[in-house]
Amino acid sequence: MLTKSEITTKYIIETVAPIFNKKGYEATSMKDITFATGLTKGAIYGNFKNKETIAIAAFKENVNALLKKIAKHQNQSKSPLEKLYLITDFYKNYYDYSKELGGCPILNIGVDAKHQETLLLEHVRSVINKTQYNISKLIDWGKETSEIKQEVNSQLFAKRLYSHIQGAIFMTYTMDDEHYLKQAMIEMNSIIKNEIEN
Amino acid sequence: MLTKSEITTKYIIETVAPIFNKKGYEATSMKDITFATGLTKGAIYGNFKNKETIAIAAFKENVNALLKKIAKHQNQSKSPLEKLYLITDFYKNYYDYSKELGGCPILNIGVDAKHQETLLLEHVRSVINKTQYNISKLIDWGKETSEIKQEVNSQLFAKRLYSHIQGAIFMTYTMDDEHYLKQAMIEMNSIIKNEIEN
DNA sequence: CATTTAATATACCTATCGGTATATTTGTTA
DNA sequence: TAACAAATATACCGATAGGTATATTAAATG
Repeated sequence: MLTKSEITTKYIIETVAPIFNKKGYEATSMKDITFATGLTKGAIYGNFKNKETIAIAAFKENVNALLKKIAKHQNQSKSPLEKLYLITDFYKNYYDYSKELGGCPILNIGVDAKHQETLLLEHVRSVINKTQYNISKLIDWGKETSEIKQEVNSQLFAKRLYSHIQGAIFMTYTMDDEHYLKQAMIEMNSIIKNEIEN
Repeated sequence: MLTKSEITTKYIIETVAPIFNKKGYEATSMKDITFATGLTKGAIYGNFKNKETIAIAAFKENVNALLKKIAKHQNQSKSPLEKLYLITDFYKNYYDYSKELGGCPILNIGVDAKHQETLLLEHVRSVINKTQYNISKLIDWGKETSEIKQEVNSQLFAKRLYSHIQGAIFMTYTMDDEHYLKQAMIEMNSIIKNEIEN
């Protein structure tokens, strides 16, 4: 059972997660946080050490929600190759989904944290590394099942896929034009089909 | 001849351009500006209406410097196809160059301005549109000289190229790893060679 | 050199920043 | 229900935010 403070902590994180994601660390004020939650500073600082820890918790919240959603989407198939296609399939509709989060947390917090001294950047890097690792393991698995060519460099391909996706996300967001995301995923599908599929 | 105030204005813009680019609009304070320039608020507000106009001028400064550098790099050849290759060639070394600017202004300000109400986002979009237009015109020109296949959709290709580049820039910056940028440009070169070159 | 104008500095405004000490309320247990 | 602990609210802190009115200095012009 959750204590009252644990419930409040959870509530605060879920409430402020999209705010930090949208506005960034500096631009999000304690006033934003108290206003959005309807709580006072006493309640906030009773549950968090400082603003930075709230920002980190908010980032983790957004990322976990995202990764869970992707994992669930991938469960539609048991084949590693199909799971790879399900990644591009997921990101086709990422613009709509990520609006709930206030945009892409990796992109937003990655850029925002780059020139600050918060611990946020380390968390962003960790998530990117983890995700790329998962993709590369998927490819390795596909090699074992002979769905994917043996000569494919799984780690290089993971980086390539991730870079494509993030570029398309940036363009779609900044230009408010889904074409970039849709088109990039079509392109990635044909790359998978032509370059790595057995 | 430049008036004293024009010289000061220019000096302020050049000095604060990398600061706004690094820290973003909200996180850059008037204190940062007065400290970096060694001027007082009187001098700053004597030359600019408010903080937003400084930020816009700073963004334009960074973008103009960037576009000039690319244009100069492209002058190495008179062929449209070669000029296209010179774009990818330029971005191969973009990480080092853009450190002078404090990062990529398109990426940084694009993400930063997305959820604010400043006019900055409109300026970012305008620059992206302009750049993509220039690339598409280059491809159209290549069709005329028969260096590029007639069936290539120049506007779609421009968007595709730009999206690739920005994705690689984001990844290289966030992960502090030039591999993404280098590899993406190698990939784009082979796409140009295999898909659009005549 | 005197006067006017342009440019910059100084001093100050109110509002808000992140953060904290303490008072008050709420919940739990004997 | 009395006593205690957990959780939240209130009131305040010094520092700084963006911005402005005015004083001062520098430059230009007669």
